[in-house]
Amino acid sequence: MTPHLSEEEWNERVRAHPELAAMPQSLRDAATEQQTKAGERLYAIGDRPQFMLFVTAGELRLTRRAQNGAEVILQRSASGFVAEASLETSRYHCDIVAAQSTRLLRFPIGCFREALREDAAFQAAWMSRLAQEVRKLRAQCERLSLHGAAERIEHYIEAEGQGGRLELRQSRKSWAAELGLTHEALYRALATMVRTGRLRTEMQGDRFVLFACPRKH
Amino acid sequence: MTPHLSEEEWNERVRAHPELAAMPQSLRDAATEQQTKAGERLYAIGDRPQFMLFVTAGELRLTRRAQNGAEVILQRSASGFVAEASLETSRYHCDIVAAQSTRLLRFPIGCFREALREDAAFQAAWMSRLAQEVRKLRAQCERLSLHGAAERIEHYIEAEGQGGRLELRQSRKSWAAELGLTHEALYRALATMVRTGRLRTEMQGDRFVLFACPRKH
DNA sequence: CGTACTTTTGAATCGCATCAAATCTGGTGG
DNA sequence: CCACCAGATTTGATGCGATTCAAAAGTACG
Repeated sequence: MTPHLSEEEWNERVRAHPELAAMPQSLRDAATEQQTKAGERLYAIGDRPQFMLFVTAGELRLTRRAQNGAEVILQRSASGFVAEASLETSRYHCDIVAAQSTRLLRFPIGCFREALREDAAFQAAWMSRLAQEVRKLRAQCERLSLHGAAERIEHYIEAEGQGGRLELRQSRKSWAAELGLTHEALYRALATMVRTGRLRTEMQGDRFVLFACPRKH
Repeated sequence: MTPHLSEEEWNERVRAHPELAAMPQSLRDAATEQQTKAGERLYAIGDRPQFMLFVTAGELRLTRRAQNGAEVILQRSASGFVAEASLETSRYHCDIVAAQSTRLLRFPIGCFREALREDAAFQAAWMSRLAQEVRKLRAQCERLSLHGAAERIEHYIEAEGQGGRLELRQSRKSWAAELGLTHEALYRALATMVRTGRLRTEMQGDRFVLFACPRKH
């Protein structure tokens, strides 16, 4: 279940995930691949991080539970690293669960730290990655500070979509959790926005697609 | 208003802000110091970042305005770097304003990037800094995902305080904004929590101090 | 002493959470 | 292929809690 990869397999992964191109050879050699089933919890809060995880297919999520039992999603990744900050900590602060059947690469933490020390290009790429995550999280905080479901929806489309168009890569139900809303509130807000012309929606294949309709300031 | 610092001034700053100790000499030589008045806006959204900013006294904030005009605070720093991600971007995504009269060090971005390339220790320290910011922002997202003012307050005390004790380093009004609440809602929630024994409060000097009272699960 | 700001309380309103239930969907196994 | 099931989507009714608007009292500062 966790074999090392052949040269050819690596080339395949790199084609699909260009971020891997900056990976030094030492790390490639140390990497193993893992396949998980939907719903599986890979690591729990308090576990000692042993690997840096890179999603190549499916989706991993960082989650925590509020005391009322509701699940909070702190990060979703369908392609790329998850739990970047675990490089620096001795324990996970979140659970790591597979939202779907997921394939991922695992890089031993020690090798990862060493590669960062040794390889300047890799280091630069990693810093960019962290900075990008910081920007993304700031946007998420800004969104959650908005009152009103419609405002959060529009903010999300602007931040995560392109030119007012957003292909939703998850169920509306789990999107609701990401927006800090109940799923009922989200469904109703979407319906209202469509009815009042603030939004257009469409199914493209099995993807739900949203178009923001520009409003006068 | 922006003189270079003497050896002695540097030693003073480093004593008060140990994070500066990891700073290579080249950056120290390139740094200038700036003093701003309360309320002053140093940079606006869209400006081209020219310096990395390090607060040594007072407080800087990263802010944005929601379309309803409400101010959203994305980062507060009374000691240390602000707007870390501006190292990677060609434009500011937030305004940078002084919450109080503030003193800060300014490091030219070009020198900063070069120092990261050249100095491994500095680079490691910077990556830790970014990872720490990621964790902090995730905590903030988790907090904002909570419904209920009391839950956010308790979460904040647990995350930012020590052993259930929190010294508030800002007015309750601006704390309310950080919690994603109106100031009225915060005042009322605090009053209710004190009345029902979930919280104890106290003024120590001019600092508002909070004590969470442990509840059974 | 006056001015600006924070803290505090009050009343009315509105939006979201909550609980409930029906419909629709995709996927599984018989 | 169809019956069935789990989960997502959708609609409804109700209540609570936060927002909003308003105003008074307290506090810091020049």
